[in-house]
Amino acid sequence: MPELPEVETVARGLQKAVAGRRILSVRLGKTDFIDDPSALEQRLPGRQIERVERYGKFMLLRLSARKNGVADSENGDTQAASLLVHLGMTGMLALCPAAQPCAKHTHVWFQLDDGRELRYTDPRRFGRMAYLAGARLAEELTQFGADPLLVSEEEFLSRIRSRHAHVKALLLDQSVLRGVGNIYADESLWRARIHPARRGADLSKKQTQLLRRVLQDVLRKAILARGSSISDFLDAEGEPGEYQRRHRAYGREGKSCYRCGTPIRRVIVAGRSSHFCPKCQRAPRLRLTGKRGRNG
DNA sequence: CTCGATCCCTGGACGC
DNA sequence: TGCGTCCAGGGATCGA
Repeated sequence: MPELPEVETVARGLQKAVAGRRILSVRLGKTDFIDDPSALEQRLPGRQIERVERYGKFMLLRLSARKNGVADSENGDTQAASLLVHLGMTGMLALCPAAQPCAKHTHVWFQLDDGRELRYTDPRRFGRMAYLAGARLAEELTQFGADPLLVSEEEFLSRIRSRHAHVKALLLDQSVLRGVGNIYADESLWRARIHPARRGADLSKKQTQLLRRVLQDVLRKAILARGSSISDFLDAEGEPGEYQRRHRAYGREGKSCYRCGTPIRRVIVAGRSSHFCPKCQRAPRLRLTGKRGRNG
């Protein structure tokens, strides 16, 4: 499941492999995950992929202005434009020779000027693809929160401690931090010894500072390991990541906590499976609700 | 505004 | 063997 480290890994691989290549044509299969399919077919051919960047869980293929064909300023042909790609749960963007047989669930083919094809494959189609230019691109990007690797301590503290939502929900909220998903949320909470159902506003300053440090450390180490391959994540070269071997909480329900040996538990928080050590990560005190709770 | 619930989608695991 | 059921989860949407 591609989160920040996995998307970073794919983006770096594509930057090496396709930066400078020109898109000759686009072929589409199923298009229900594409914002405006005809924009891809009409606006991409003739453009060069100048570079590939990560933005949260998105990949941004930065495109040159159009060199051939009639420029159309209203559609961004003469200004900075990008193809946004979100891999969702099962998306994969990889380069292959044009003659190579297509994998199942391939939905987009980009023919490049060196005879290769960039193909998008996504069985569940939870991904997203959009061609955006100019102000619409800028507008799209501003709705996301801080990059967790770049966020200052001051900003992180204010983004977490001003909120009453569960800290797990805040970590997953892309308008708070862009790029964190379920795996790295659970991994960082385990390392910071914070229960996923704690409220952002109830965390101490020190706990929140620690959370930022371990989150950044986990993400950096996961990038070095080329991401986590749980079920089917493969990078742009078709290689799995290695970070799943270092998971301490995610996917370890019933197994011993690496710190204290207590079995790891799994509960649903913010609608997502949340793995934690019930001894190291103490549950928050029950809130008064007007009804008398069992704990009085 | 804030937050939780629901739904989308398919493959894989599991039970009978 | 084969069928049915459940589950995984990022994010859009809706309602409280």
